Amino acid sequence: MGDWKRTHDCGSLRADEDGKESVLMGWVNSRRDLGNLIFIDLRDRDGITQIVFDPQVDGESHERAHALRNEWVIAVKGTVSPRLKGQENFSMPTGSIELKVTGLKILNRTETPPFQVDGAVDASETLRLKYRYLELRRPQVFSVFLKRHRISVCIREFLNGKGFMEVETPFLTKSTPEGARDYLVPSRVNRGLFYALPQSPQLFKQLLMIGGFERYYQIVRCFRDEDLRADRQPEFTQVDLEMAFVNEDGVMAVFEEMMGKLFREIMDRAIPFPIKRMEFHEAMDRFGTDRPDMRFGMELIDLTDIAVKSDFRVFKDVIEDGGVVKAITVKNGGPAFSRKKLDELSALAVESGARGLAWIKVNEDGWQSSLKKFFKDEDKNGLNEKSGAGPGDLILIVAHKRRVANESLGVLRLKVARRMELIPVSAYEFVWITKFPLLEYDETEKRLQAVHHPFTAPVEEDIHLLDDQPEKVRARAYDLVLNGTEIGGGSIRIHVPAVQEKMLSILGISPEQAKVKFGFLLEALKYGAPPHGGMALGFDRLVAIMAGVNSIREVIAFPKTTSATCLLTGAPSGVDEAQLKELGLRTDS
RNA sequence: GGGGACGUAGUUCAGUUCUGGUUAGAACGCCGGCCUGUCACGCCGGAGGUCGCGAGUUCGAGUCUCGUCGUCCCCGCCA
Repeated sequence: MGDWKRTHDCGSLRADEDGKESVLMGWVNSRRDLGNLIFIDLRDRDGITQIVFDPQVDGESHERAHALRNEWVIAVKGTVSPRLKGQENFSMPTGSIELKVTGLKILNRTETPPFQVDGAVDASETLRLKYRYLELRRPQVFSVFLKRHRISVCIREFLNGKGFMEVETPFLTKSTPEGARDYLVPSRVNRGLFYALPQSPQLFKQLLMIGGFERYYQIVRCFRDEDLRADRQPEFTQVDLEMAFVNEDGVMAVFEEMMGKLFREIMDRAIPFPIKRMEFHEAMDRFGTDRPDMRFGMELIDLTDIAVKSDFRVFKDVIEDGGVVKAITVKNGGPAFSRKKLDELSALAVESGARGLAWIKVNEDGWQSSLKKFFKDEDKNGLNEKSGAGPGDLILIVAHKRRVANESLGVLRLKVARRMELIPVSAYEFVWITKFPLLEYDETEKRLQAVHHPFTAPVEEDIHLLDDQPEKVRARAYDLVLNGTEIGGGSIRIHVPAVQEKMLSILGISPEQAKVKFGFLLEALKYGAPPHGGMALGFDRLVAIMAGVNSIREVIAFPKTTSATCLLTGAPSGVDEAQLKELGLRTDS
């Protein structure tokens, strides 16, 4: 670079800077070598400026510019000039000017890149991840990370303004038995013992409340050793917060206001306030899921009272067993679903627990359906009416226990909506889901498990059910759902030691085990724990939705593959025998 | 742990099934030459292949079979 000093960014020059001396630095985005005239699109993170090498302006630079290639790093000195009339490029912000080069410094050359940074054909994700730094040069990719940054700044500003303070909590911490599989870190100083990387700072933030900090937050990495998905990475970022002396409304109000600010400032959109709330049971009944996508209708309809009047054995048996007959109505779905596509839906229903899928195509002249002969005409009309179905519509019906019928129709509802493109892509629909069950029975482990986590407080009026009907107890937990994605969740915590001990015993954790695993929390609760609660937001998921990308890999600078490897660094990798020995570890492979 | 899709020049793909058979093609990129207003510059020429890897069937395999590795999607799992 010598004594050259960059004076402008590549996206900033405009016609009113005519005649200015300027020094630009960046990467060669593309070149058009016409022989005597050489045009280079110079790119930095701010934008692209066309620079011109003209032998009549500077012969030496022009001569050397023939050698320039894509992705070389250069610095140019020159004069900002308006482009010739008719030669402006109105599709680029700097398209009315160009830089007439009077001096060129080549700062670095490059090997031929494995894929084109500015190319018509895109490379596979495998290659893009291996050379992630090249992909990060792409303006669209950079803009995602700029947006991520702005979102985190916005969140910090908001929480700081509300009296929250950021506190760091340990990464090398204690393994906890509940929840996801832990990433373990061996201790050299304490041979044979392990730290665990935190699945979330849950217990520490509760300790901070007991420590009297009252309002804590942290934008923090969390680690879970579970199988990956498009929206799951082994390490991911949460906006974690906790408040003392609040109830559900207190926590939810903070989050709603924060979401309002985020969408206003980053997306330039107003979101309706307050955000809708729906109890867990209502969500399951109406949408068949605890994270309903509210951008479209097609709600679940209960047809049990009509189905019971039919002669269809399957329906009657299910209803006698206490089950339900439920349906979704697909507007104009008749022509859209061929026999083959209906078979696919049926397979999907079976996969999600149903025993089968019944369907009715409502036509001008009546039903087209295998159920036709089982229903009286008046009941057919009644069913049509209750389903809101008219000619051309399709009714999909599942009969089963309430939970299974709901869940499989929930899956079908999404599938159908996607296939029929019923989901408005630029809509953002928030909903709170509240009062989740506190506990559920785990068939494989043959014991009760906490739905949220073992520190979630039960709804006061349900506490008396804890002993006899624990699965009926509702939790003071809430999830924030955006466009069918759970972007955050939290709860009011247990702050009374006796209740916490009771909870652990219901989970099948003996007092001795509890002392070993959670003793520090149980003890802390004894020393004046304030009522408290909080929430954690899946930051990567939120950014992905706000940036309009499909996978959280797109919003993480150096993400891992679905087999939890890093294609860039090659992690995880073997280590020296000496390192293992020092840690007292042996591997069996 | 289970199911599915994909793997062929540097890159993105075609060729692969029904039907194994001469020298594996295209586009973009790369290299060389020409070109004074380009912006997907244009024109001429050129190089570039362990058909993911391994075994099998066959006179002969990119193509068929089995195994294996990798990437992606889904189920389980993710308090």
